[in-house]
Amino acid sequence: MLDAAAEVFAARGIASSSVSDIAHAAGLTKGAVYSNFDSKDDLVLALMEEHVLQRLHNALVAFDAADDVNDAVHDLGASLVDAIHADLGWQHLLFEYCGLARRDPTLQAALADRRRAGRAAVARAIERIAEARGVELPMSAADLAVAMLAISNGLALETGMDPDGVPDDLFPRLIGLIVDRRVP
Amino acid sequence: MLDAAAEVFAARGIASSSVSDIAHAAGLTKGAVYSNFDSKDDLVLALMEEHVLQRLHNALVAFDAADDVNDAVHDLGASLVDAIHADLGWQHLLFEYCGLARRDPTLQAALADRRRAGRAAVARAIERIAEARGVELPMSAADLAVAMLAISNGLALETGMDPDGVPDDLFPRLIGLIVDRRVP
DNA sequence: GGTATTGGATACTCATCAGTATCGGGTTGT
DNA sequence: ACAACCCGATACTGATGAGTATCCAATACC
Repeated sequence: MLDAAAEVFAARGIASSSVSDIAHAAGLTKGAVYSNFDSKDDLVLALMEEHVLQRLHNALVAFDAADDVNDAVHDLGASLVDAIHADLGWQHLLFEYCGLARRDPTLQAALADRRRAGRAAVARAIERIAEARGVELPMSAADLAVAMLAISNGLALETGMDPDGVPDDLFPRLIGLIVDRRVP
Repeated sequence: MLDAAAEVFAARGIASSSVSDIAHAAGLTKGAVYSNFDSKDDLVLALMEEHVLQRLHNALVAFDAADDVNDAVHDLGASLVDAIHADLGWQHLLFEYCGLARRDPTLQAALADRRRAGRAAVARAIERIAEARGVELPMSAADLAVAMLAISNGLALETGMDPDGVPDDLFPRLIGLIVDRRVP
């Protein structure tokens, strides 16, 4: 059900997907949706919650699983780039959700909380890498986490506007320039 | 009329603003809108076109007006940061528009064209700065332009999700790290 | 001064969609 | 085996909003 919702939302956007559409995509009807969720908003909330948790979990597991730290860095970069391209639909869902939250203080607060948690997780990962590698960071890990998320989202946005204008390797190159302070 | 539309759209979003709302914000009625525009989509298109041109124009004029190149760099950074904060509503309008374009090939193509033009303008500005200052760029001016736009948009997005999590000076610091290759 | 044109108002139509009320069939528990 | 219950289907309601048809008034033109 949530899977079907994710697909439909990604394809048509949250606002212009009807509850019936989602239900039929799952092979069911509206009644089924309303017997599982209080409202459309509730469905959207549940979906975002699930997807965000899943994503964070995947990223952190993949990160911890890598034996070598350089591998971890490489994998992290690669997985982010993959995410930008493969999961562009989801990324745009997040953008729309962000727009919705702007007009709803409750959503806004909830989103801010989750975002802070996500950023903190990324920041910890960065700190771990830096420590293991003995790299001196050019700014606080927290700010660097914000920067990395902002850059990946910003590139996804640019890719959405003009898919051919954004080179695949721009993200890792930028990260390299920011983090690696040696003169080229 | 377009001013009123911009305000309403920025406040409530494109999708959830009715044509009547916009008309009343301009002190008129729906009839007035439909005698000036073919459809709601047409109105939106006209608005975005106007706003984008205005913005690009302002940026380039401000840039050319600066006598000193360092001032230009400083001003450019400052104006971008200002834009992120003051004009956040407009920024989010762009995000929503980008989402709409994703489902409409015609819009998508038009947006891609305009975006390419905007990026090219930024790239030329960067080249001019670099040349005047004798700075060696760490990547092509075109890629750097994409990166700058992506970072400013990405930070605007993060600011929208959690206004307190994004330091004001993060943008210039990032640009500094990317462009300035001296060891600190 | 009289007629055509245009910008805007009013009052509709029509479609869509969130949400509700109610019914049935299958499952669970006793 | 029977009762309570729950999940999902069907068939509504009510509201909203894009777009249209028509009318009115002011301005422009002859």
